[in-house]
Amino acid sequence: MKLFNTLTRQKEEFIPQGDTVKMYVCGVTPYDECHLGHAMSYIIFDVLRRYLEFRGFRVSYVQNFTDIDDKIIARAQKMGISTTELTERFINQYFADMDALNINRVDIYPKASEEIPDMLKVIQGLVDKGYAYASKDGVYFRVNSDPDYGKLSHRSLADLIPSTEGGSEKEHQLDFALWKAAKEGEPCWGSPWGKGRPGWHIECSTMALKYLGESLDIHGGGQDLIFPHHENEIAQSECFSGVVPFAKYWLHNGLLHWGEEKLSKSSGNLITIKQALGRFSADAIRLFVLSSHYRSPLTFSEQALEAMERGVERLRQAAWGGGGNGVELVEVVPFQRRFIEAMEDDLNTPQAIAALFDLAREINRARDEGFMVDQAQQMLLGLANILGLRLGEEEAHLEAEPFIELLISVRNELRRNKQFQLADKIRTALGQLNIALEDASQGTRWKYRK
RNA sequence: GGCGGCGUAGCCAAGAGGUUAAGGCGGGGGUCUGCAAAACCCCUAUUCAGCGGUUCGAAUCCGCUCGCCGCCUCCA
Repeated sequence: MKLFNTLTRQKEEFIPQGDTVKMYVCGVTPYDECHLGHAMSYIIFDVLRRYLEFRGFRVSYVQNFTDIDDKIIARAQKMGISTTELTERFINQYFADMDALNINRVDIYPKASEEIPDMLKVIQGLVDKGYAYASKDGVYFRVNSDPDYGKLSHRSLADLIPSTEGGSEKEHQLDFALWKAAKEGEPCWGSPWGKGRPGWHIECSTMALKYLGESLDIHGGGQDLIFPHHENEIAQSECFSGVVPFAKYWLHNGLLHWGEEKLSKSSGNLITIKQALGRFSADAIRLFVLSSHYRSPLTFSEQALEAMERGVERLRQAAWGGGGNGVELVEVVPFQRRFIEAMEDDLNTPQAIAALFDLAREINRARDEGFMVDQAQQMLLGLANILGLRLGEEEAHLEAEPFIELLISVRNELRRNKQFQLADKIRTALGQLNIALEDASQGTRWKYRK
């Protein structure tokens, strides 16, 4: 398959370096709830992982938690709780969100706070080799010592000179902290350079090296991480290990926008995953994310999500319910081929989805004509599953289910007696309670709608 | 200032030199049905921001113009 590599700015044939695809995606800083932008990124990399596994690759997938950081310290102080209490809470919420979105768990979720000794080893190594130096307020990476610095973001140090002055303790303005000296009242760890805590970038380098080795196959994240985070990760990792490349393929997803307004945590226009799941199904959210190419920006809108919900409903309709007794008519292979070809081309999920919709139409058509559709439905479910779409009939088993069934049977009795007014009244009333009835030739179906 | 991206139907969104410009949502018409819903069928871009150029041939390549956006600072 072909993947667009940020490092080379072109699509490249994906060839893993060993038997197992080593994949690392930057995780969250758990100081608040995750929003739909996070969902977008993790859905995309979940689909990549699912697709690689579908193609027969073994994948070892690591994702970190940055559970020690300025924002965490500030938030915990504000809330009057410990940083661990805070991060545990949001890590739990993170897992709940991911599970609800049908994002498969990755293999290892290291936490920065539990990897300090390994980080110190990396920092020490960089200092020993002259790539880093201790200063008054911590240890810094010396960007001038790395001739490759800027290769991911395609910038030279000259391009990058910031307009504002700052960081007087640094040799170069772009030198970045590997270790930050502790301030009063902050969580800290002992180190050869005094009490302190790790800088942001060092954790990813350390964890990737530790859990996946010196050269990853895939390193992913949002486009906002290209500079400085990933650039700095490369610098640290390659200077420390001497192994190039630190990651063979760098993949970055486009960012989620919010209509006219820019995504901003301060303006409060974020929609959390939890809120979104209260209004839309996980399938609709996934379809929304995957309906545009992963490298393009995507703009959130209620309208778009509602459209996706209807689309998903059509796929579900096709995937379930028996066909006729005739032979199996739908030729599934061409649809599968189209799906795979699309995915092979830098994960072209919009085209893959188009194949799914076309297959759904074929299933419905064949079924209308009385043909058997079991295999086609299996194919639809199987391909949808690569995108993480469950297409399940609404899982929510309602307490009221027996009563709904009862009302339906009463109503059908009324219909048989041509008491349509009363029958319609039941249907309308149930509709107001979000229970939709559909009278088909095989019987009456009902669905719960959010 | 530096680097990069985008502009395709009412809306969302693929396509990146050559068969009818995917697919979804919406809209219009029809079939089925007691009605409704669902489903299916037909229609809904002679044209891809604009203007030039390259080419036998361009939405796709090149140049310019207009409009929008991201990154260079914390961020998936």
